Amino acid sequence: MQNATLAQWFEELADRLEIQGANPFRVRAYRNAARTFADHPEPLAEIVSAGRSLQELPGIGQDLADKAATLITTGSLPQLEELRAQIPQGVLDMLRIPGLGPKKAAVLFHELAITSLDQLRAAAESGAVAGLKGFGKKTAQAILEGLQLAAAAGERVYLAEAKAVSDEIVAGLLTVPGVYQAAAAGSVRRRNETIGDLDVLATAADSAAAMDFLAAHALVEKVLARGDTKQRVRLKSGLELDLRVVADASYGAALQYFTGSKEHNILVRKRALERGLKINEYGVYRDDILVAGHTEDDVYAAIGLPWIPPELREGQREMELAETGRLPRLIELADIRGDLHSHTTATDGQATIREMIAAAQRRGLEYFAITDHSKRVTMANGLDADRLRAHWREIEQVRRDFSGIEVLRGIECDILEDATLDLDDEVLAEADWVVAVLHYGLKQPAEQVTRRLLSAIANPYVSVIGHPTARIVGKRPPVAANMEDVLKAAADQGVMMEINAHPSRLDLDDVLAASAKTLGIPLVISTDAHSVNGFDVMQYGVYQARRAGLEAADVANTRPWHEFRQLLHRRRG
DNA sequence: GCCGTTTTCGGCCCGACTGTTTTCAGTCG
Repeated sequence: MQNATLAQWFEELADRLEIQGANPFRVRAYRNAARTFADHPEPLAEIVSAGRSLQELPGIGQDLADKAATLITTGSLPQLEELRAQIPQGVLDMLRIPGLGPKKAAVLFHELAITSLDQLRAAAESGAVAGLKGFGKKTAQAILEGLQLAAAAGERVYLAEAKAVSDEIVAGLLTVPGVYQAAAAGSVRRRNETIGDLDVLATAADSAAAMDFLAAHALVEKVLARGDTKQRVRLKSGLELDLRVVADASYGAALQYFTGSKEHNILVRKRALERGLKINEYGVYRDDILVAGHTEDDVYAAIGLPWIPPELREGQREMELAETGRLPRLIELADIRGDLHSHTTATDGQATIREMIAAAQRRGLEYFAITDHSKRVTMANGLDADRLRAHWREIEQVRRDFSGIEVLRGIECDILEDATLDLDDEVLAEADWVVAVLHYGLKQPAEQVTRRLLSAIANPYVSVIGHPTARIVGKRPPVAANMEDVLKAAADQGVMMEINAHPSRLDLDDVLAASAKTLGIPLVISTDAHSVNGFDVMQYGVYQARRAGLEAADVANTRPWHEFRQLLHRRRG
């Protein structure tokens, strides 16, 4: 069983317990457990089968460890079955409607016996909802609107899309007279893979001007709520955005607070309490006297910590790392010197060899690999041995016209369903750089798909495994492979692992990339560019690497060409 | 349900906004 599956069950337990009116701190223990399980790099099933206790994980006590073990070994849990019998799925569905939480959902279920969203709509239209205690006409109206939006609501967008929108609004706010500072916060600033809503912070003498600007913005459809310091709007794209406006002296405290994550903030504030301090979005206080808050540096310094990069603020290990002075110096876009995964018109790319090399050079890359598809990918006009060799000859020809950039003759070679490679070793041996990838047979059982990856890693000509789990963020799950075995093999064989920078891939993800780092596997961040603009996405690969806690030294393509070349030769012997 | 350099019991981060309320509960982040 995947850790993610176990995490989902614990989320479900938490949702159902909450509707049942359980102690909120008990519910939080279940939610914390879900996060801990989802983010744990080692397969929990293996821990259990090895006879170890899950109590070794933070926030997991005897009770939750037993429940998790039962779920892992039997696939069910009496408590969960009981909760499922008591609370229909339709009641859980209500939680997705903005404004409906566990308390109101429980009232609708118990007072009106509503067990589906269709029944909820009918009850809202008939006036039954508005007549309930604690409800009213506006609530009923909000429910009807929420049902309308149900399809779009809860849908997350890729970071790249969310960041573009939030950057545009921030830039606009900075032109408003009276606005001092503005910045994106929330999950956009933490560079999460997907974004549920946008958070923007501004400082101003008077919040009204900033809020008026946002209300009138071309991207905004509707103002959902507005107070003195906080405004919530729905964008035409369906995304919602929170704008928070505070005094300039509170900028650091507000940015810290508004960046989150919630779990990180809980740890920060708990630490403040232990030191007799109180932190809120306006500042750090001792006995109601403001002692810090102008910058984020000040806020962290007040609780005895160095500034923590937003990408690490997930309430996991960052506090411990900060406390012991072991925070990584995270990789930056400027550290990248090479790009090792790209396509041309020879297969499904949109630019010629010459155009791609020129574009790579304009980006300041020192080295660059052209890795068109192998023949199995017929849709993309994949290359067989003859066409590939002709393609490489053309690359040799064209690259003579460029200086100051090394161009590698590469191939993105499919790992076939039967665990063989799509091209013979004889051909692969002639390549400068071989990216081995899974494109087909992604639903194979764990055993077979693991065997495929292991056999590719064992091939002496394979340089790197590209987008190793083949997942598409939010659309296609990762392959079922035992990634722990795969990473161990890669470490043994000196095969690199890719972080594919495309916003829909970002694979390896942060958890697996962190495991790879621990094992000493060199990572490669590549764009998979299919056009001259395809290089733009490198930034997102770097963000993912930062979330994994990677430093420049952990990423092979930050090295100068002469060092990178040595890495290649080491593999080839 | 978890946890402990004041605690094995009694805490558990903190505040804004809305709607339905005569002082606050629920939701959200």
